[in-house]
Amino acid sequence: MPVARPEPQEPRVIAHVDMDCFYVQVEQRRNPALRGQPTAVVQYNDWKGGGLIAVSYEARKFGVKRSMRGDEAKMVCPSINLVQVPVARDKADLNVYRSAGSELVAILSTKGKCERASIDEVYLDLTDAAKEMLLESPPELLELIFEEATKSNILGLPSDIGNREDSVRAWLCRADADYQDKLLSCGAIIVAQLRVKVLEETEFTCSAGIAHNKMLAKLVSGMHKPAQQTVVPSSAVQDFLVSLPIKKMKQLGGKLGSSLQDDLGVKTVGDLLSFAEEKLQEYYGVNTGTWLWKIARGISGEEVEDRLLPKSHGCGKTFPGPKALRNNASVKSWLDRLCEELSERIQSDLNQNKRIAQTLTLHARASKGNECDSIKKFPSKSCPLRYGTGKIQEDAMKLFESGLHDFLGSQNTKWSITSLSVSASKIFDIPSGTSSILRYIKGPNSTVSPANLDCSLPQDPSLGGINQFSNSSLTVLTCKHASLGNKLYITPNHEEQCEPSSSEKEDRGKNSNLDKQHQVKEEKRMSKKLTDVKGTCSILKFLSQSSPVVNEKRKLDSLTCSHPGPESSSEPNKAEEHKSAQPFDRNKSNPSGSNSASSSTWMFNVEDIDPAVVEELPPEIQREIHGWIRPPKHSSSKTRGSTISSYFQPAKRS
DNA sequence: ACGGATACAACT
DNA sequence: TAGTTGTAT
Repeated sequence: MPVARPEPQEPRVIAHVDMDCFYVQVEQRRNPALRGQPTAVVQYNDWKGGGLIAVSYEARKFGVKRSMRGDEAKMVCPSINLVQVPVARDKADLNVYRSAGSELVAILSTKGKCERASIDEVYLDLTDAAKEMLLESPPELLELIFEEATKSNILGLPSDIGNREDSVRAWLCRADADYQDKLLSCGAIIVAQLRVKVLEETEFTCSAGIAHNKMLAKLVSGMHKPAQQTVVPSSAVQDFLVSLPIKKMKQLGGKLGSSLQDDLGVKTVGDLLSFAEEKLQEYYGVNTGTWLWKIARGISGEEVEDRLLPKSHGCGKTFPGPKALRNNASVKSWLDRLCEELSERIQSDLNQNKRIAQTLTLHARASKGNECDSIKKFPSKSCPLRYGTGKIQEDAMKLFESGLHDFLGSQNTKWSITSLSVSASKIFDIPSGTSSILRYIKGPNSTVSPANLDCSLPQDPSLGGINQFSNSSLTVLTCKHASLGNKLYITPNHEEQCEPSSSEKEDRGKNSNLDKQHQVKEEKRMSKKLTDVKGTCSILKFLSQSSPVVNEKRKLDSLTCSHPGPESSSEPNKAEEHKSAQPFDRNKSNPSGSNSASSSTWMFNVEDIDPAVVEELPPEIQREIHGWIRPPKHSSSKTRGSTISSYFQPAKRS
């Protein structure tokens, strides 16, 4: 399952920053009396004192562990403070921790590429920042090194001689270091500064690892905790890895790691070195084999993604033993609560981040009253996500019923649900030029509520998604999103001007490729055709002249919104008020947007665009329209060798 | 009566 | 694709 990535040959500086017992720190900030005390965060305390999900370092000294029960923790550490996770809608509510997590990201994303790896962890690619520092103020010339940096742990640095901080300082500044190490030194200093900043601005401490790739950075970020950082010079990698227990490696903490141990007798990463890449591939498949071979040598090409927000939202709850849900009504009532929370969360994601989730998925765990049967899994089900709490609840219940149907098959036995969860995924940024559409849909100062557009659940789930097409004159948004309707939004970028802008001319000049040039030229020609003079988009005419099929075209300005928003009831002239209060004005709603002037957006029903019409269009545009309707698939080359299942059954040697 | 609630990636 | 499985915290 893990896959090796091609690695850049240029040395990178990667950091992994990890909060120390994060939830505890959040609670300690809320209640400073807890600072320095043995403390743990528990969720639900009615059964055995609740389950621990974070433990302070003071409490760890007593042997308190994550995954212990509150009662057990009290046994080994009677003085422990147990703080409960907030509860909303009868379930754990992690929002305080989520927002604390975004505080960090906000600070940590200032020095380079930043990837939110979890609620309390980020990866940073500090290569550029480190290079810059090396040019402007190389540590070797610095008379004073940032103090926190001198507290770093440098892997492979002899720790028994003299003052530790002095030797770290010496390492960081040593003039005879190779280029890679110098970059790491700069990285260490930058990370130290960031960590201090985090502490100053959030009161949270964190630990970090600094290395040439993600794997190594992550591996050591937790090595010296709390509130410390560790650097991995490449010279230290081999020694560090040889003795490292295989299961400590990321991705090898589970079955794959066990298989390595039990089937191949690999106890440490060093033991892996004796296996040829081909051998590993025979056992675990091409991808995993190569990956294993590389990580044993400290090689990992995985890039730090530039992503500050989560890729999905989910919420769920377990119903252990006697709490299991045994009828539709109780499932519905829990599902409703879960969906309510999910709806709130995607709604605020939409409002704050202008992102839309496309897919709703339901997961459940179930068992049959008839326990003799093999433990069949409750299938997960998904469908296009429609915004609005009511819709989500409705759809989730349908998904559940469908799942239950599959689960039960023809049997008519009793069932019980031991866990339920709903999640929203396939989240897309709404292109900036489109924000005005949402602006229109929502009333002034109200929350966005595309849910109020009346649409039924589309039957074909493959038609889900939002795509943007943009050339110099048009921005097109296809929205096959159920809640927004299957729509095509077309916004001329600049209506007056059909001549290429100066920057575009420049681009064209640089373009040596004849094909490209032709393409651009063609595009300009079409721009003229598609964009007309008096503020009307002639693609409308164009399409409607070609075929009468396009019947749902309306200029958004004059669109009367029959359901303006959740706050306004269905008084008929509310829509008019709304309209005049909030005219569709791109400049107002999107001042920093790339689009100029007084563009207006036109809306089509995607399904109303007849394929025959599309065929009449010039090939360039045709291709693009096909792209709108169904985005071009990035062909994923299937490279599957022997199968993963080989590690469930020890591979047979030939 | 499973550590619970989330999240992510790769595979089929 | 949708659904499954594994992994991590």
